[in-house]
Amino acid sequence: MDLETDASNTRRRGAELEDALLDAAWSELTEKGHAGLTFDAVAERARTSRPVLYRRWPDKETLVLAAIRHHYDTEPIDPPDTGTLAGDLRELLRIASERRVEMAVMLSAQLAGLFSEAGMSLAEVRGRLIGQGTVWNSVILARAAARGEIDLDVVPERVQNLPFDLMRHELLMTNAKVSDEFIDSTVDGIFMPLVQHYMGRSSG
Amino acid sequence: MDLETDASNTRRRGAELEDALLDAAWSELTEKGHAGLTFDAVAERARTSRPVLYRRWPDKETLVLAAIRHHYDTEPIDPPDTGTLAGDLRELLRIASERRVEMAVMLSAQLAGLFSEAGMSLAEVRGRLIGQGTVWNSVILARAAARGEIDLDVVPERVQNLPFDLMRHELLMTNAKVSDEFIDSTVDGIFMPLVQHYMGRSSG
DNA sequence: TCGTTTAGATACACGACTGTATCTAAATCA
DNA sequence: TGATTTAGATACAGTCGTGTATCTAAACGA
Repeated sequence: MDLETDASNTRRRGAELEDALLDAAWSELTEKGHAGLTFDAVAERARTSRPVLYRRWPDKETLVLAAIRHHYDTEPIDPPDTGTLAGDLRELLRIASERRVEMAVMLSAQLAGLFSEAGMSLAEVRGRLIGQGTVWNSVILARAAARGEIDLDVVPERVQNLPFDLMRHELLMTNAKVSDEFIDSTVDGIFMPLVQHYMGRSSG
Repeated sequence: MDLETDASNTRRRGAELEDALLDAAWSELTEKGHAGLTFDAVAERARTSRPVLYRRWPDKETLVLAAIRHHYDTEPIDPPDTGTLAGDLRELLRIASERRVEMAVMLSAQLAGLFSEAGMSLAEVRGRLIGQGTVWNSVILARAAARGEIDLDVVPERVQNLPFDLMRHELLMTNAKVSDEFIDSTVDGIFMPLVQHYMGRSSG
């Protein structure tokens, strides 16, 4: 319905066109899901025709992967820096909540067999797409470690990832923005007590 | 390919036929996912024809919902009773891991818009289908409370559900059976420490 | 045993999407 | 400015699934 940006009537080419195509594909993905995405709809949304798409991506799978990659390149997430681990966590969880559609997109692609055909699990895809060494939560954890709030050698990795795992789970289950109570109880009621437990309760 | 049970050549009717149809639908769901399920394939798998299906379920949505419901009715889960909370938890997580396909089915249905069209989140559907008051984990928690291992008024609900939330998350992310290490670290490294924390460390 | 129900086979019209071919005209570059 | 590239429009054949109609014979009930 609402066509993408650029209402000019000049003919687009190269990178400009490709961006518009991938943006349109991403929008279709978030709105219709992987199963509901068609070359037809993407072309129409980008105000062009199917051949233009087929010249670049031979099938749905490559198009979807390109669209996901393009989205993450275009809209990077930068980790917050509030001064405390708990504060950073709360903020990061809030950001994740805002961008929850992305999770749904990945998941629907996963369940549609897109990744499993390539023998990849969602976790692996996530690692491939997002975590090129620099994952957001590792940034805020490293800062907290530098401040002496947490010892990353003592607190198990499972615990370090816990807030994000729980957030991801919540997003998948509720399909909606998470509440502040959820974020608070995750940080203050689950994560921090565990950190204290592993840090020997000395910092409390 | 492999047709369902009952290789007789008599013509099925009533409940017997309906069971076969829903079984076939469930199998298709687990193998092809919601998006990949067709009346055609279900009919063939049940060794019958499409009209037989259409006479009962007008569209894919009702068929899928009926198949899910039927599956849970036919294959109930009974909570383990090992004598300790940690033992029960480990066992229940193991069972959940075995039956992980069900989670994928629900999720793919969710993301295909089946439930969201009805305005329901996965959590609500899960509650509707599974938890008619008697949820498995509440059973083992209640037993543990009776033994004095845990005080359900003191340990927050979020924490009580934590092992299952984490298991569900793990299943969705990895698409595979979880490892024993995962189960152990969930129970011994996360859940039990939190229980101790909320129980005031008095039971340690 | 006869009548009613209904399973199962087959056929058909229809729609949505795919993937390619063909043509035009706009953008770009030498 | 003229040649080359390529966007965008259109058309078409082919596939797959839907939903319904029609017919037959099997199962069942009185």
